[in-house]
Amino acid sequence: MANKELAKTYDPREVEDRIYDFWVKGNYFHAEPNPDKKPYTIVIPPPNITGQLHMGHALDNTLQDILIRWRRMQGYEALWMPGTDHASIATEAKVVEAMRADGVTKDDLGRDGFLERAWAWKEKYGNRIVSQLKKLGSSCDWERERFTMDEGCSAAVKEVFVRLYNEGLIYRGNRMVNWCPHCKTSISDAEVEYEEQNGNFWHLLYTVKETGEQLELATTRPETMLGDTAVAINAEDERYKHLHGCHVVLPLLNKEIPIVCDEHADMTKGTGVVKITPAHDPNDFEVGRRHNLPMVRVFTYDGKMTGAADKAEYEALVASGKAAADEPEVLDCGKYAGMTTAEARKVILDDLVAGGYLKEVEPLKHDVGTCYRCHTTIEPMVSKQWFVKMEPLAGPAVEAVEKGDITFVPERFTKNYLNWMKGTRDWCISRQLWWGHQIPAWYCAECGEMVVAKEAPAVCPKCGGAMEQDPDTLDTWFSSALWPFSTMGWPEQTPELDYFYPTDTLVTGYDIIGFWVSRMIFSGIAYTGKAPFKTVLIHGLVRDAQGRKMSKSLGNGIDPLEIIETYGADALRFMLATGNSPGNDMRFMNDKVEASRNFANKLWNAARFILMNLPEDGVALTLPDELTLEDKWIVSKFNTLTKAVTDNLEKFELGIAVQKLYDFIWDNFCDWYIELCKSRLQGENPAAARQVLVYVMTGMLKLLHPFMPFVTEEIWQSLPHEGESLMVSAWPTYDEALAFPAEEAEMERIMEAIGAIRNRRGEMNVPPSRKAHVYVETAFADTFKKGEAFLLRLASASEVTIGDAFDLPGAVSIVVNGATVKIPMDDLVDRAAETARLTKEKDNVLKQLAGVEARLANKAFTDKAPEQVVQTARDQAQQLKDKLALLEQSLAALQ
RNA sequence: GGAAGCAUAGCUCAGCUGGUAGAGCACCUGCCUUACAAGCAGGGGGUCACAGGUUCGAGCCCUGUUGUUUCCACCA
Repeated sequence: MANKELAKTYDPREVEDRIYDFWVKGNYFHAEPNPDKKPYTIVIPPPNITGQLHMGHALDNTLQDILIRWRRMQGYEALWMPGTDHASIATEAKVVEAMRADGVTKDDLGRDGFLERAWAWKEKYGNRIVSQLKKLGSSCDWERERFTMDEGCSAAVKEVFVRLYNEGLIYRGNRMVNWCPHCKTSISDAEVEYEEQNGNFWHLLYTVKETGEQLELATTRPETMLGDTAVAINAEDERYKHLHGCHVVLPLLNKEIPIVCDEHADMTKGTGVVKITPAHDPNDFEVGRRHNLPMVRVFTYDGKMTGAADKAEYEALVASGKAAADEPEVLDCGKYAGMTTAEARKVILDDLVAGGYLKEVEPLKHDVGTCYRCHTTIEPMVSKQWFVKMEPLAGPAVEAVEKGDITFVPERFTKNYLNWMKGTRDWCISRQLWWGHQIPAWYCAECGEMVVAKEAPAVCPKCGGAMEQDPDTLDTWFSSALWPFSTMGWPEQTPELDYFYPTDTLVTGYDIIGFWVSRMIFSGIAYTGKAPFKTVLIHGLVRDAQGRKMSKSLGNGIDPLEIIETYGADALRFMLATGNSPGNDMRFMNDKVEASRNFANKLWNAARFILMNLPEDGVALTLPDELTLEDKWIVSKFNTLTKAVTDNLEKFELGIAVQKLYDFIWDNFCDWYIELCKSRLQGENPAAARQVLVYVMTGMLKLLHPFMPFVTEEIWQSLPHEGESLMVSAWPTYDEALAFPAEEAEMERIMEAIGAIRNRRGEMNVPPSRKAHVYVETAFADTFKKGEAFLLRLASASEVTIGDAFDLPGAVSIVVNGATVKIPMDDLVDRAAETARLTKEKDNVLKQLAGVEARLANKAFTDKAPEQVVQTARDQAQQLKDKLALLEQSLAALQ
């Protein structure tokens, strides 16, 4: 193939889309069950269709793409299953917001009309995020793209719901839930976020009917008092023993309610008396159940005080006989009816003051639960909802992680997971939303009979009446929980499910371990019998340069697409992978992206250099038969690198792997090997050097490809190569035959000498143009003979003479391990300065030597430390002594 | 209240199973040395938060302290 000219500077904008199309056309992302290969599977954490790609996605998907590309090159049948999430509550909120701009409400459109709009939204924004993932270079199998509400995923949802219902693990009932008055839906415990707010403790006085005394109790939510159905005291509390079996009169309503004894009342807190509002407080709900207290609901579902109409509705339900046994009563709040809870609080407080029932107001900072979507204060409410019974499901999910079927990386997140799983309460899965999977339960309008089934029943099986489907939808995480297998076709036993499931690695942030990871684990085990993945790779958050969370409200978000536009996707990916260790947050800084961009350019120019040195008729893609010292050095180094990088990837140490690649490519290959090659390339026999350059470059491109797919592919295509695409070429492996430790050491001896000469020249401010005769006194004459050309070229030598001893009074002496380099530069040498510098160096050596000798003199050290460590110390001591002797000679010569 | 992370060069961070500290950026000096100024060569700069302990040896392991971030729980 003809060599292509490369531009002087790498321009990602010219390359990336073209290369991506090339991959897609080549069908390289596609995976099929293949008995000849081992599978490697990642399912994408499906991005919500509400938004666009943010830095968190960029990190998450970069890590996944690195793993999938690496495994693909290793010869695995690598499937990266892509898709998007319908994100019920978030999307519904967005669609409603968009409708408001058009002056339309949900009620105007009705369910069908609304869903039409929602699906249109999905088309538009679902496609957008997919195109953004492509910009990043994600090698997803787009033929398999899924959506949590597509037919297959929906079938899986119904299957699970019906199965769990039949097993008694899904139930419906009036329970305490977190109610968002703004979203007008229940949300799960996991979806509540606590925020610190300034509030008050209001100390109220309730009069005891039997004794007339006043009981003091405190509340942060006085408006709930209308729903009080008891006050509780602790049975052991000496202060109130005489009140057992008595009653209090509820202020404002003048209603008599009992005093009950319950462990919930803590004698050590406040006055030890607690008002009990079973319909509006999770703890009180439990107290109510223990004491069979009536539940009185005083809030409507849109956050107002209940009134006559609400009460009538409740009474009608009771009259129809369809009310559940645990249906809460509804109070007509009279003068407070229709007020928002906040308004009612003020008026009720005024009335309590007027009645003399408010003893004290105590300011208080406390955490208030808010909705994770809209941050409206959550009202705990008794409401009829669907729940998943967690206890039987959690057990096996805990066990799977405890016995190591699933490992978390880093390991510390295991504890995080186990805490969540062990402490979890029943999962409220019904949402009063339209966008989502509608609950597959139908109710008879006539007799109230309920049918749970995958298909709608024609008529009521009991009375033949018409059936109506439950209007509610499922928590969006209910379908996400099934993602690893619903995307593979479950509940059908598809070849994909058989081959690719369980998946291998799940890559996600620590922020959704509870929401998502844990639910996938118990779901996978419960429905497929297998843990859904083997390893969970946890990453942290991408923060802004000041370390703050990127958020819309702060306006400090950085758009990955802009970064890609400016610096290229490779630079962004490289930056995200570098210096990022699992589980830790990282800061986004332009400096870092710039450094990554520069690295891509460095590689690009190394390739340009090779290309301009290749002959028209190409080059053999193998190593030459005869390798020179520097060839063996770079080949051996590369061989070691291959092993190191592979090992790091196996251990999910992507940041370390990429750092090693950077160092090798920049330092070893560009700064040294290319420079070492130049003489040969310009000499008479450049063929071998060309072959080694191409060989090592090709290997580097392969190792770097998972991290920087675009630039590596583009370069690879320009260089002589075999095969269609770098991305499907074979991952390099360590080769024992290419390990040359002796030559590595030899080469490094020469490099050390070159470095020392440069150092000395630099400190004496000698310009490179001023060449000097270099004399090398050494016992390693053979080595330095091989290095002559390098000294000439890289150490500004005009001539090199190697021997045992040179009498060169006044020459600059440079001492390295195994050699003394002497440079007669009399006119340039400041003797005093030179003496000072040599003395300083001598002191330094003496100090080091003292340290090593102290260690060696320590019998405990020589006895107990491993032989290898002791030997290293001895060698070091010897080297230092040699060096010291040479330094002393040099100093003497200067006198 | 419970748990976890972080604290290393001026800044941002690496540092794998304990063997005597690294990178990028910034800074200083000298270079347009024919791949690359988005570059090359060289340099300065760190009691690894503090105090104990284990060990021949601690940035790394253990205990405590301080600062900081986060998660979970609770808050009548």
